[in-house]
Amino acid sequence: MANLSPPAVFIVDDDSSVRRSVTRIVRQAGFEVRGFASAEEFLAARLESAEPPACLVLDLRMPGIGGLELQRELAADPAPCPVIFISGNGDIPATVQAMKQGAVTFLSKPFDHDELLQAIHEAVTRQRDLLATTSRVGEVRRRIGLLSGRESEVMAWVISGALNKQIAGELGIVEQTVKVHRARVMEKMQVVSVAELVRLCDLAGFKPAR
Amino acid sequence: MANLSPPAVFIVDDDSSVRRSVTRIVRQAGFEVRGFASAEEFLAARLESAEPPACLVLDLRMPGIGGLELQRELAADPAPCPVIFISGNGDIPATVQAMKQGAVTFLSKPFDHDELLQAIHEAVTRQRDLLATTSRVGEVRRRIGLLSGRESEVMAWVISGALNKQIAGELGIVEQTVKVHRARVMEKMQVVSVAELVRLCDLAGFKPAR
DNA sequence: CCCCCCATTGAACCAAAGTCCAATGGCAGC
DNA sequence: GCTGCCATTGGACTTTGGTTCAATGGGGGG
Repeated sequence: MANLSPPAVFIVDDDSSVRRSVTRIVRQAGFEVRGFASAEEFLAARLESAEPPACLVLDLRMPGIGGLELQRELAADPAPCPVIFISGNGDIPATVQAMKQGAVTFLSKPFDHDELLQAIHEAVTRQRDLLATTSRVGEVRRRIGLLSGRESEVMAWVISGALNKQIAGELGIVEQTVKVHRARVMEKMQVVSVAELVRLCDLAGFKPAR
Repeated sequence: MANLSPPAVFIVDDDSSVRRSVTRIVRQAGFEVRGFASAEEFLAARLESAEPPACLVLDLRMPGIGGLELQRELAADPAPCPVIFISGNGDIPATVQAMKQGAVTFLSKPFDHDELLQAIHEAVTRQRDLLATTSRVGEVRRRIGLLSGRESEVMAWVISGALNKQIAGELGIVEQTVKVHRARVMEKMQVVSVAELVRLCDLAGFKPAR
C-alpha cells in the first residue's frame, strides 16, 4: 500500500540475454525490475501482487501466448499496465495493432537505450495519470453505491437540472420527499453544490434522467 | 454548405498508378475521390474548399513534404482530417510515429482492398464524431464570447458551486449585482439550469474559479 | 418480536435564487 | 452631445432550496 518511490518495470521476453540487458539498463535508471520468460509466467506472478505503478516491456513473438495477445488480455483491466513493445522481427501490421491497442511505442531490436528509457518514462507518466483518474472514478462509484434506489433516481433528475417540483411530479411523490432524498444524496456524495455533483456524476458515467 | 451525402476521400501519392488504383476502388464504394500528386498540391487545393466530412489516404514517402510532415501540419487543425497511410517502403519507426500522431491505420503496398475500405469507413466515422463534438464546442465558445468581462467572472464562480453571496464577496460587489449578471449568463449561454451550464463549460474547457 | 433502514409526508421556518422595476455612472462610437 | 452597452445598486416580491422536528408504514435480520 506504499510502493510509490521506485516504479516497477516488468520485462517479458523469452530471450534471457535480452532480459538481462533490459534489466541492467532499466535498473541503472533507478527502476525496480522483474523479468519473466513468458506471458504465462508473468500472468501467474501478477495474480498475487498487482501493484499498479508499473509498466511492461514486452516481446512481440514468444512461445505460447504472444505479446499482442497478452496486451489484449491486460487491456480488459480498468487501469491497464502500459506496454512497450520490443521485437526483433516485427512487421508493420503487428506494430499497427499494438499501437491501436494502446502501446506506448514499438521498438525494434537492437533498440537504443535512451529510446527505451524515454518510453518507460512516458509509460510511467501515463500510468500515474491513469491511476489517478481511475481511483477517483472508483471512489465516486463507491459513493454512488451507497445511495438507495430512490436517492439514485432523485440524483439523476437533479443532475439533469430539474426542479424539486418537477422531480416530485416525475416520481409521483411530494416535493418534501424529494428534498429529503436530495439532502441525503448531497451528504452521501460528499458535495455541497449541484455543480460538484454534476462533475462527479459525469466523471463516473452516471447518466442524468431524460 | 450541404455536402453530407458522399464523404470525400483525398488520395495523396506521387505514384499516379497508385492514385488511379485507389481512386477506382474507393469511388466504386460510393465515395467522392480526389487525387493529388504531392502534399503541396493537396495543401494548395485545400485552402479553398475545406469541406470537413472527409479523410485522407496518404503516402509516406514523397518528394517534397513527406506524409508524416503533412499529417503533423494537419494535426494543428481543431478537427483534423483523419489519415490512412499507405506505403511501399514503410518502417516500424515511421509506423509508430504515424500512429502516435493519430493515424487511423498504416497499410503496406500492395494493400488489401477490403482493408483500405474498412479503414476509410473507420476514418469517416471518427471524423463525423469529431466534427460533431468540435461544432458543439465551437457553438459553446461562441456563446462564451458574447459574455461581458464581469459575466465571465460570475460564470466561473457559479460553475464552481459558489453562492451568490460568496461571489459578491469575491468580486467586491453586492449580491443583487451578481444576480443580474447571473441571469444574463444563463440567457446568453442558453441554459436554464446550473447543471447544463456546468456541462457546457466543461465541454468548452471554461475553467471554474478557484 | 424488536430494531434498523428505507420511503414517505407534514408543518414551520430560514436562506438563497430568480424576477420585476427603476436609477446612476462610465465609456466608446457616431 | 446623443446613443448604446456595460457595470452597478436599490427595493419589493415570488419561487425554490435547505433544515429541523415529528410521524407513519413496509421489510429484513437478529
